[in-house]
Amino acid sequence: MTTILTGWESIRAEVLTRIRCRDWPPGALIPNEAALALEFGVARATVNRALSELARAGVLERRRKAGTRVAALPVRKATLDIPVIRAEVERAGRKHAHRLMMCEERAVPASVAARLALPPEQKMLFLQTLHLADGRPHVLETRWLNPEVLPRPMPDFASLSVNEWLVGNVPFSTGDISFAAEAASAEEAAALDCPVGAALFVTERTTFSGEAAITLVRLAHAPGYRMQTVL
Amino acid sequence: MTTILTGWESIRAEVLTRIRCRDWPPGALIPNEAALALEFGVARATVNRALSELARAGVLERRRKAGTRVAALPVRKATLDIPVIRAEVERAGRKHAHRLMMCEERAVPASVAARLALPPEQKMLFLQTLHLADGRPHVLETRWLNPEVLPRPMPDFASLSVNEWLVGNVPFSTGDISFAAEAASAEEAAALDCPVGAALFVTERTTFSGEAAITLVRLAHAPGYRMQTVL
DNA sequence: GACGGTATTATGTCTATACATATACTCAGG
DNA sequence: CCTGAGTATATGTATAGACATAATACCGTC
Repeated sequence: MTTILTGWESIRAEVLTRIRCRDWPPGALIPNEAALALEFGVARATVNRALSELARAGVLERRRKAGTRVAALPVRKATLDIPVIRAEVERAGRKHAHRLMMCEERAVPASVAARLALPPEQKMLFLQTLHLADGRPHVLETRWLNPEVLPRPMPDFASLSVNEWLVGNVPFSTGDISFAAEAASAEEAAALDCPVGAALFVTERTTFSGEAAITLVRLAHAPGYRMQTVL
Repeated sequence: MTTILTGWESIRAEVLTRIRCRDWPPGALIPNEAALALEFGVARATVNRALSELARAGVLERRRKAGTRVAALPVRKATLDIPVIRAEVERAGRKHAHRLMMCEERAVPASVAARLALPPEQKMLFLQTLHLADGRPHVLETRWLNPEVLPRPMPDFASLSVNEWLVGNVPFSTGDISFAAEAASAEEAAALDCPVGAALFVTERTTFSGEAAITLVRLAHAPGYRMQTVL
């Protein structure tokens, strides 16, 4: 049974099939690129593309000279989109609005300073924004902004969302993101119109421009929020 | 100032720099591959590799004939690892154990049947497993397994974790995963040794082998759990 | 047997060229 | 003005060939 294999996606599919049906069981070494290229009748570069793709997905493990083997413990990798809130809301066909609830300079708490690698008594801009979807509370955004790295003039954040201004005006290089479930504080409950202690989906992001901390933001999603992606 | 540009990673870095410093502002059309290849003195394929990477990362948007433009609203993409629980616990330097609390055949609730595209009165294997880290409750795993697609003999799930048996013995093709925050039910609270109503980080996965549903699993993490990744 | 240098080998990348494919644009005909 | 066919163009993919790089395997020396 010889299927016509043309294109790296077919190769990827065929390799995946062989893995799934235990032709090549977990941990096993598979033939090298040259051999597969010969078998499938394609160039080695094409096989390389397919196998690299599978390695990136966590299905294969590749090492120079050692060859390619099927991942023993398949650490599945899921990619999730971190959209701008406005875009996310509007893509769901709902109307987005936001309300700036607070904007002032403050000394940062120690925990925040530590995560941003800043001196303890650093002053930062503290902003709190409530995002609405169809007029109902959707996300409470709590943000610390490092004023020293920001270009002037700064806009009026009451009309332009902080995040959207940032992505358009401040270069950034790295950062990290984390997800957790937390009980709603009194303040959050009031803003999001939910009971105190309700389970909130919380994401926290830090972003840096090189060494300089730009911002730490905490998004508390109203109850019912769900983050989803395909595997 | 002409930097030596060799290798697609350098090209990617240079393009990123130009975007970050607003040489190519958000939404702007950038030169086409041929032009960039000429400018950088590399083959078009090399430029293609670099730009494709950036497109995959969500920094660029590319369309045939229309060209390549800087993403206006940069939908950041984060890739997260979905490890096997045992591996995750052990990587944190803790001791993993699991306790099978229930294993029986049951008719599935309508909601489960719907998500797995199965007939409503389908019978499935229902398993509940408590994962422990250093002897303390870590994750409560609630799983529906489609017995029709499983190879026999099935092992004793009291000693071998369901998930680890599955990844090693059942081919699978697609699936999806979702994350949410939910309040602990009485049952979950008892198992995880936390108050009823505590905020739990919950992940739900469905997996399919072609058209056939394999399993739906719900992981309720003990309070304090945090999922993290770099951007 | 332990150690260090060298050969071998599989993957990683680059190049030049060619063709495929999607799609924006143009232009003729209604 | 609108529509549909055709064309031009930027990206997507494939190819053969070459060299780079990492890491194992081997071998000779001590």
